[in-house]
Amino acid sequence: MRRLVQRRGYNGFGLTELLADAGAPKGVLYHHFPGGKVALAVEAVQRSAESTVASLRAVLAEKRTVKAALVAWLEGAAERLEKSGFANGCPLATITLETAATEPALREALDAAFSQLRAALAETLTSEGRSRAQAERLSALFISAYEGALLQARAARDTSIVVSTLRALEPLLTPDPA
Amino acid sequence: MRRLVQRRGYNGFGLTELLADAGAPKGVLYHHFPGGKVALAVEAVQRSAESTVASLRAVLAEKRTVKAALVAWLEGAAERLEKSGFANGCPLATITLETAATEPALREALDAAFSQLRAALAETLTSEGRSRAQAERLSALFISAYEGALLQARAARDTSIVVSTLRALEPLLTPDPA
DNA sequence: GATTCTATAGACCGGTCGGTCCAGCGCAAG
DNA sequence: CTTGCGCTGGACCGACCGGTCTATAGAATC
Repeated sequence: MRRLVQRRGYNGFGLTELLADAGAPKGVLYHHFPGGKVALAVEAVQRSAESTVASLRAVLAEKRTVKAALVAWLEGAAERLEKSGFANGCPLATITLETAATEPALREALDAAFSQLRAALAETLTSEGRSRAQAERLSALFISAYEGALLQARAARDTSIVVSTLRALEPLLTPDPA
Repeated sequence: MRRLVQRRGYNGFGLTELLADAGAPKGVLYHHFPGGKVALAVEAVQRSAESTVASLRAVLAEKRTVKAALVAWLEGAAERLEKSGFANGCPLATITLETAATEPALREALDAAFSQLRAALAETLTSEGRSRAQAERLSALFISAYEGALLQARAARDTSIVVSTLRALEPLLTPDPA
């Protein structure tokens, strides 16, 4: 599921293909997910959000500074993208753009996902001494830059745009300035 | 075409619906676009890129500082998004995430589109006294932030994330600092 | 062992997909 | 007026879409 969405988007694959991959027949899916494809995607979004938040928290805990952590996190994402031949993008971003206007349940799950991501980052930023307002603004910027940079990298089949984005962002990530 | 992609993505609508909207039969489409849906989308991407670059250039020419121009540009995009009920997003971003891995011709057109956008911005940034390298980095960041912020705004059905992103970005947009 | 119920398997549904093809309309050349 | 042809209109194609439904396998209860 995750891989299919990453590569081709929510509307880019069919349930038949998904189930064939998983070796499961349709009856199973509609037994566990009476809501069909949308319900399945909601679950996938929640799982994806959890693992993304977890990986962000992990790198924030591992690195000494927020700046080092965020650089490592975004560079890691770019590296994984490149290693997949620029096929495996962020599933949250893709589903958002495809379905935000047509599937309210999915849109809400995506909103929650991005909120969690921003909140996790903002939390650490405040612990580094920033005001809550500043931490929230910077989190918004960083997550925006993260998604936008990876998006452009996919179009270009080149991660240098991610590196450029990160270099421009670095002055804001050092703890002492405004 | 543009509106359909903005709302539902490349895979979210069918040619039958598109042609019904336009009041044209299929024969016409395949006469003018033998490449089918992909060729049609390539053309749409090029048009969209042109008009986006033009709107960026216009606001850069109109405002006294780059900072004022970029704030106005992104806030304008957020306002249009909100006015459409958060339905009309950036078509370039959506098509990129859906098709970058599967449609090389489309991916190249999208790469060109983002490159033009970054180049137009970088050009003005150098004319404001920045080095070429700095201008390119800041362009990369701004376009990334632009796409990422609008994406999150669609998920949230709320433009405040765009405002936050912009506030965090402002220190980098004033001409004098590093 | 008989009964009950949940979970699985997959055939099947109408609808829509992107794409093809041909009949014929209408204009331009002679 | 006739001919030729570029363009248009839309029926039609096989494939696949998301979703439904029935038969039954298998575990749990008594």
